[in-house]
This record gives sequence, C-alpha cells and structure tokens, in this order.
Amino acid sequence: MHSKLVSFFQNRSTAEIARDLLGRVLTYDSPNGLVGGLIVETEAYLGPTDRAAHSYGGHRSPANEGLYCVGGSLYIYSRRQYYFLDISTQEKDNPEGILIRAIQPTIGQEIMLANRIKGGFELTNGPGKFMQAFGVVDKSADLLLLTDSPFTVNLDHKKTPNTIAASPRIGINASDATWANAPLRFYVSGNPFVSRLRKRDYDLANFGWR
DNA sequence: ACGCAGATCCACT
DNA sequence: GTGGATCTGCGTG
Repeated sequence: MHSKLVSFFQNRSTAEIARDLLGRVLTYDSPNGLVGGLIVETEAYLGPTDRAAHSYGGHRSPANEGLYCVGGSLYIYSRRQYYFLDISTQEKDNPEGILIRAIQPTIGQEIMLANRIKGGFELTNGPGKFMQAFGVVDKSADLLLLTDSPFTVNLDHKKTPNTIAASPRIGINASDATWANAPLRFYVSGNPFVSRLRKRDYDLANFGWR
C-alpha cells in the first residue's frame, strides 16, 4: 500500500535521502487550490546523537512525535508565527528527519503570491517562507503519512541538479562544533530560490538544473 | 512564569 | 549585506 513511500524514506542514510529529494516536486492541496514546486534545499537531522536535532538526547513529546513516526510521515512545527515542514526518515521510533528548506515554485504561483507579501525569489526561499506561500496555517497535517496528507512528493520523477552542494545547516546554535559544522544541508547549486544564497552565485540561465 | 527557538522582516550601513 | 526587533508555542522550573 504505502510500501513505495516507506521504502524511499528508509533503508539508506537520511543524508542520502535528503540529497535524493532535491529536484522532486512537492505539492500542497490548499483550500485555495494546488500549489507546489521543485525541492531545491533540504537539511538532514540525525536523531538522539545530533545536537542540532529536535530529538537530541532522545527528547520526545507530543510536539515532536512526528520524528518518531515511520519514514515518510510529516513533522510540522511552528516557530515565531511560521510553520515548518519535516519528513521523518527511518523506521518507527528512530527519530531522524529532513527539513524541507526551499522550493522553486512551479504550480499555483498566483495563489502563493496572494499568501505572501513578497514575490520573486523571496516568495519561497526559506522554510517558513514557502509554507506561508503554500497557505499552511495550522498543524493539522502533523503526524500524517505523506500519502494520507494534503502534501505529495513525486517519487517517480525528478529534475536533475547540475551540482548538489553541501554545507553546515542554517541556524544551528549547537555548542558541539562537530554537529554545528556537519555538512548536512544540501541544495541545488546556483538555484536562486535556495535560502541565503549570494546573488553572485545565482545561475540565472539554468537555475542549477542540468 | 520565563526564556528561547532547525526564522523573517525592516531599517539602517 | 548586516544587526536588532519581533512574532508564538513549547519545555523547563
């Protein structure tokens, strides 16, 4: 039934899955219509030993239960008025996951523009930004299996990045430098929808796709 | 109660 | 391009 989904989100390292998500289409069936785009930036969070993870030290509560669900489940959380989208990886009770950080809009762009003040690359170049553009205003999809939720990720096709870049994750305060510096953020090199990308690194000809 | 977070915005250099 | 203010829900005390 959900075997394809679940096998995609386990049986290999979370970092590898995070890289494999780049170039795939993420959609959200919002009340105002279908919205979505190509995933261009992800971050891997590696569970209890990872100082930067919400499941560090085995921390578990109703708020982060999504990380403990079977791979392919949604973990949606809020920070300062914005919502963020994670997809859990690995088997149940192994709290690893991937934060979707940015997308290149391809579906329902008018709807997304109406949901956000800002347009252009600012429309979806951050984890809270694209969720606002999608029109996600609550955590009702938290804990749901991706295939049972208003979200979809197309696992059958993907656009191929020319180059996948890796860097330390954004916004990590971990006192442990090993985890703070670990190259667990992945992005389509040159794509202007990647968060915090310098303008001189924009690939405006191909947006980083092959 | 209180402090702060897997960020964003805006007002300045 | 950078720094400071700020938004609310959780977690700890």
